[in-house]
Amino acid sequence: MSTGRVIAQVDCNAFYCSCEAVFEPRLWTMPLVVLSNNDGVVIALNTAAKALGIKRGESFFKVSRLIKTAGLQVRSSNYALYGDMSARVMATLKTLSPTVEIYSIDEAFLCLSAIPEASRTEYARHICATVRQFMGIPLSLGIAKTKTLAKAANYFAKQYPQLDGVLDLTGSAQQQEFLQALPVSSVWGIGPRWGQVLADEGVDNALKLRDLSDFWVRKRLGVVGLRTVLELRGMSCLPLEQCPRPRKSVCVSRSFGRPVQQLTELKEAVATFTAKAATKLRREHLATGALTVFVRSSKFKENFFSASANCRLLTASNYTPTLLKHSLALVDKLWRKDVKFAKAGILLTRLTDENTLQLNLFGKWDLSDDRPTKLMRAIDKSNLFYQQGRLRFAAEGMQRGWQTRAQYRSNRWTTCWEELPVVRV
DNA sequence: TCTGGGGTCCTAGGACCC
DNA sequence: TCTGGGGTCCTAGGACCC
Repeated sequence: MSTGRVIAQVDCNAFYCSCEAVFEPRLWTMPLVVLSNNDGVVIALNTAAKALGIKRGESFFKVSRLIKTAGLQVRSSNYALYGDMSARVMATLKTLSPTVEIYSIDEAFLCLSAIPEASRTEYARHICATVRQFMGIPLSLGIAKTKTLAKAANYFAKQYPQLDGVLDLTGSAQQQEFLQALPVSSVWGIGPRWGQVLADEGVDNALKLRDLSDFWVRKRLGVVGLRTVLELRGMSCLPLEQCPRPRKSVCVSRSFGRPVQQLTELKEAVATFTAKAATKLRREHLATGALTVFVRSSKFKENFFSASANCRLLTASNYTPTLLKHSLALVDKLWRKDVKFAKAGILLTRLTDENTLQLNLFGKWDLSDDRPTKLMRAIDKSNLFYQQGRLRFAAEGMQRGWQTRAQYRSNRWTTCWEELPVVRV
């Protein structure tokens, strides 16, 4: 189990906010929040915004008054920008460590086993400084023998300015004190639900969690919880994964900018999500074998309605027209004329490699016909060059009054020709 | 007026098989 | 009187992550 490895967990500080500030430097010193899709809730906030008492997950309409009263800056989420910045940060990290596991858009685990202990902190600071210099993005870095402990170290690296963004917990004499200071619900793997279960048991910090009996943990928190506890004890249960595991599902869903009460509109929306999901499949050379469409009304209104319908494909596919045919048929099944739809989405499962399709005995095949593949390739190429969605299927609609709100979106500074930064006019 | 989206893994329970 | 046991596969729901 234990590999004797030294693991560093890197994450970008307030990543979405930092991405915005790189291209608009005045934002570094102003309170800034980035909103979720549909400008619904706060999903990222910088230190100055935290100082105003704003919390992650808070509804935007509850904090919007701060725009006027406290100079709060607001941006709609701009995933084209964040995704591209993330790719650049990860590429840089890969030049600084032989093993990099990209964990999320703003986090990675690195292997630092080869760095002598004495110079480890210095090297970690070099990593932070390099990314800061190349991308303008500030990082913090926690080092330990397991992923869970590295996450804990990073918690403090962020917390205490005197650490300068780096904490090495490996063999630290103060490991106990740090774990004692770490609230149990801030332990990686302990969410709100288990946090409450533990609190009820009087377990309020990571040290107490670490010292619980295996039996109790296994019974109440399952094998997942037990892994977390073992990791806190320094036993590595979650290895560094160098190759990303194959994806098992693709989901595209959105809340609507306003309630949808027309079947044609709901179909346009689901067609748009389907086309987007199909593009994603093709980009990763996957095909889907099953398709679920789900719809719901607002969670916050009376007569909450939620439903889903699914179907299996005879043969897996990533051809947009085929997927559209199925998803639109499912919308017909789910349609209710008395419901104000607030959100819809599509989930693709049973994914397989597009090059190793299992054909069906009862299907009709003309394997020599490569026109569908060529058509999709041409559309994808064009959309990649110009802009996603510029070339689309008629089913996706023209007016699209249901579209998600994004009132405060910044430019796609790095991925869109029309929106590149202008240095001099 | 307004309340996110995209993932993973585990578990329990039912259907089905021999 | 007495009604098995072990296994797999699938799905839905619940927990977690960012």
